[in-house]
Amino acid sequence: MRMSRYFLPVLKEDPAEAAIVSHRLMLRAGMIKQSSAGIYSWLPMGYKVLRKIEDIVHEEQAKAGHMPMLMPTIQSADLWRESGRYDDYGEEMLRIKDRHDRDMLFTPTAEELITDIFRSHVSSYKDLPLTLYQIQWKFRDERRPRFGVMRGREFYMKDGYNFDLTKEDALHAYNRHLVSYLRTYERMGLQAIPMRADSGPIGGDDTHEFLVLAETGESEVFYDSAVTDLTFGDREIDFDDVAQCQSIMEEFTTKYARTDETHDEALFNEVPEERRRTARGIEVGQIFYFGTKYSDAMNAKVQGPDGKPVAVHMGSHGIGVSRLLGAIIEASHDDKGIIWPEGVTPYHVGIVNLKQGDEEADTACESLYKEFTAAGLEPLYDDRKERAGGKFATMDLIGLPWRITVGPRGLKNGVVELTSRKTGESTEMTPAEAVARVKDIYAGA
RNA sequence: CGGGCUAUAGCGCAGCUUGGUAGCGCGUUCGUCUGGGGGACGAGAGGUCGCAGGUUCGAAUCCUGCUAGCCCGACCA
Repeated sequence: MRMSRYFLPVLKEDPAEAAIVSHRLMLRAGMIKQSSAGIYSWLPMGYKVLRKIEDIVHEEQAKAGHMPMLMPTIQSADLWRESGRYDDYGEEMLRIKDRHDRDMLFTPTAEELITDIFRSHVSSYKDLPLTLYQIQWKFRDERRPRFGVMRGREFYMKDGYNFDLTKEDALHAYNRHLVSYLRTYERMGLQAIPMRADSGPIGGDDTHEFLVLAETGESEVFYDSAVTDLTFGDREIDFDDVAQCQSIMEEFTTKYARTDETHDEALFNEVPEERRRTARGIEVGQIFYFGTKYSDAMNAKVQGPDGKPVAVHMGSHGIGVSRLLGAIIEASHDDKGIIWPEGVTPYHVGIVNLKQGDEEADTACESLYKEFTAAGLEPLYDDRKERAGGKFATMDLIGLPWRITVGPRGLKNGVVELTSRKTGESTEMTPAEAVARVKDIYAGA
């Protein structure tokens, strides 16, 4: 992408409406524009990152054997009456009427609809296990939306649902999700710690929330510092291997890590004092096992091996895709702007031409641009007729992890500069070396 | 939903107390000079002062009502 052609309305000053850093930076970096309270338009730069995050979620879901699909945002109230949640959900559910005066709603989650689809088409235990998911817009009419996309009313969420014959099978599905989520967040450059949580209106006994530690987090969290030493890494996973998923689940959930909802002071005090931590966290996902709550209420049964009907065991799992943008920025920024982790960066590398119009500089930039594109990477080339300072400030603000600076001074010696956004370190090298270096960095990611 | 605050140009703000027909910085357009961390000079464009009503010869300014947004608390991907 050439910046001269890009729609990137960056702001030099902080908008008054934004109180926390991720919101401020998303507005300043031209990623989002508020449309009304808790509802945002996603401008090209924001949309680009949103899709990157979405892609990672899809890829990791596919690895775990889960099937993507898409359900409508507007649903009939009837199904929700069947589960009893039409009354339980309260003011957070946006209720609307169609022209025939029928009660409709904007989906806050989709257990009812997926259960209805399931019961219409699945009747044998032989079709189990089954896990379906979607990434779709949700609406919850929050009393007080705030913090930009971190707590919007409209938000983009991955929501998945598993159907299993027995509790044991459903708990494997639970573990499988926990494992796949660990890798999903890690790929985004985040450490998201699974913490024992409270189930809320979805119901059920077993549930973990994934929290990213950040000062601006809405939840208070208590944990054993040993959990932050755990990393998922590149390990090979067989998602059908019950024992493997179980052991990874135990590895990541045995040490004390709870939100204030489930915090147990006595248990916490068993953690060695030097490892006890109290912090704040941003919830970026949650997994549930809720047994037959919905299958009983909505008569979702399959025939078991003995020919008798059995209510299926279910669980649901969510990742707050749009919230993740805020969470990642909260966890990765400095006073100049965003610092995107390589896994989610909107563009892989920025090219700054210090003297637009200088024949040599222009040619060098064009050739870098072509080489990156040919290598399957996406460069963002600042080809505007701006001064160096302005170009650097913009690059720092939007936070691409790597920047190549091209100017007449360096080209005289045959070199350009490769700069890390994170460390600020610059290294001079030939353009060919810079291309190889950047290709190398992303080949590993 | 309780408490507090705000609404004037794309963004950040002043003007309101004491009514006289709107201003500053940034951004933006054009020109000249500049050119390795938001440069200088000159010339422009851009506003039904959130909406509705009232007081007044006259309202951004005073009064009433409404709407929207933000912050703090109780609730949530």
